[in-house]
Amino acid sequence: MAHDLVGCTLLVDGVGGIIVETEAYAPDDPASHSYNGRTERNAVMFGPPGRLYVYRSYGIHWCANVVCGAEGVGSAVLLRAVEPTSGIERMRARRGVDDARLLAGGPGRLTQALGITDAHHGAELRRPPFALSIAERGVEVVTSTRIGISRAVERPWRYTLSGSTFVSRPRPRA
DNA sequence: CAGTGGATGCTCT
DNA sequence: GAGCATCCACTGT
Repeated sequence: MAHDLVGCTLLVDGVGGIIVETEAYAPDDPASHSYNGRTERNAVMFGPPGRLYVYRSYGIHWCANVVCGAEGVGSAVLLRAVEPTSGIERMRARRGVDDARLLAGGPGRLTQALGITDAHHGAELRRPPFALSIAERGVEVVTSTRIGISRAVERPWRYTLSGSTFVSRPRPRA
């Protein structure tokens, strides 16, 4: 799912663009919020797929995941970067910056640019205000290690659109 | 560029 | 009470 979401277009109330970076988080994955089982915070991860799991990061930002896998499994895909294509001025206003690469490059920036908050926690992506459209065929995806985690750092579960300058960090850190 | 540290809230031990 | 799936401003090259 993390691989296949790269190249898809995600809009929230008409604002968004092409998903260029994702990360996978699995049930047997020490870096995953679901690793230690179901809690109040992560319950949505264990629910039906296609919903949004939103959590607060470092006390400041919102991060958004697409719940995937069968109900009860507890896996999700973190949305890490979007290449802006629609509602760019709206994103600039929300973010307070001009540079398109800084509008939604990074999980915290992405939610701010698209207006995703805990109000969307548990929301179904197939219903308004969300619109998720399938990627064109032939999308080239690059795999690397995940960013900003301290456990299971070696798992190559970061997926980026090949050659994109809109990813949160152009080069994976060694 | 690369590296550092502060802001900040909440979850889980 | 530790530890974050982060971002920004600031420093020094």
